[in-house]
Amino acid sequence: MLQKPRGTRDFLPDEMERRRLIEQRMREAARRWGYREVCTPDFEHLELFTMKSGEGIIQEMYTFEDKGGRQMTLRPEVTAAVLRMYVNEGKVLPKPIRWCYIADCFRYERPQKGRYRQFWQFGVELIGADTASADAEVIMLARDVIGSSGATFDLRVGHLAPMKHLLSALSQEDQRAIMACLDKRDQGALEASLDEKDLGHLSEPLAALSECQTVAEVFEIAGDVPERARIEETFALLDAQGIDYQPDFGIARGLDYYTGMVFEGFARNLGAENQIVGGGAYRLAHLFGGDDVASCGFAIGFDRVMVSIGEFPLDPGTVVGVVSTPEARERALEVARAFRGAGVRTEVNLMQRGMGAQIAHAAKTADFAVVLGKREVDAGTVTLRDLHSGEQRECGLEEAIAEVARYGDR
RNA sequence: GCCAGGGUGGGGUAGACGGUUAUCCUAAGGGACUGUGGAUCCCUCGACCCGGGUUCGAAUCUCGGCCCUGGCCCCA
Repeated sequence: MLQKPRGTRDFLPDEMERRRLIEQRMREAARRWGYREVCTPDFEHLELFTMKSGEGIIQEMYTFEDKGGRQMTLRPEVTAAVLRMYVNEGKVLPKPIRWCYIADCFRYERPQKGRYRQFWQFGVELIGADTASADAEVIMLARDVIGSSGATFDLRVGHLAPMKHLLSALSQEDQRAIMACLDKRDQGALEASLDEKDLGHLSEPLAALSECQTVAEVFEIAGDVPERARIEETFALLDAQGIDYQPDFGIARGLDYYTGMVFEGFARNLGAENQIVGGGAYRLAHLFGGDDVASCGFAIGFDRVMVSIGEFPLDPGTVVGVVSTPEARERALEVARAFRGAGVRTEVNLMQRGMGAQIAHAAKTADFAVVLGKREVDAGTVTLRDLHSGEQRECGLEEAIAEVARYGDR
């Protein structure tokens, strides 16, 4: 038997309906903030992602050579593509640009709980607004979007400047190594790395920075960094709106392109892979030949949100099953068309079943049976049977449709 | 790439000291029932993940692979 590729999933109708419902709620949440949906190609030039994240990620991607000999890859994330799109065709749009997307991404990694080789991300990019208000908007929007799904999570907000300030005397390479340890919260590796570079004196302030409970404490440790006003303003905006978050200046995100504010969100009921959102302020457009525009965004792990909220009941809507004798088959199609025209989900019999078997089947899958036989065809009527109560009556088609519609409004 | 535990009809399972035709539930299709219900009864369909080895004989023992679950690494 042929199996689906490792780390991929099939979605049956029930699950697909749940996913579409949650997607729609997320889109709607973003729309209310003015974020409009965009779509980029499923595959891109490999270069787009190596320019952003380095050559090392090639082994984690689904890369291939196309028939023209071009090095291509299935997208491992969406931000780079959206910024490429901005450079290609978004430059002249009025700023700020507010875009959102939901897209599947591909990474060649070992699957585990909440991690698949094909997975979906819902994200936003806010381009061209380099302000505390922009930082705060993106964080509040992330809350709104995830909240719309019903998932709960812990939000942590930080800023890279204080940490970078502490590490300012170090080379880029050393900074990167230290921040990698901080990102992993690996105290042992951090100490070893600092000792090795004869930077033991940084151990205590770096640890203290990660422990800060308030923004004020941050500057006692890191000093009066130039970004101080911006940071204070961002956090003040969040506080004023009553946003529930934890300051965390130990977030390093291990990323080269984040420039300022960074944030992460974690679900409590997932396994080892419990981060459901990550984002921050960054600059990428200049890498792709555009202006050095400030941007801010986030990406939500849609599949993790779905795992986190679990199964929930669906409303299938009212279903009508049309039951007919062979001589009423054509009338059955007319009647079904009329119900569908009124917006009702209507299924006709396709099997060679007797009336009893048809009704038995309808009783399992529908709310109403519309029974059509010689009698109804001759009289120009339908028999409408309520499959929940067992009551039935013969009436005109329009009357039957009206009753079914009323049931849907109950 | 690494570690642990798994893999028996569509779903859930029994069988494991190697030995008849692999158990049961459920779902699905048909019939009893050619104008009316989910019940009942009957019938049908349908599985030992793949490949090598040991053996007279393997679902069972063994080796390798694939896949699943969780964890490590990684996480743009």
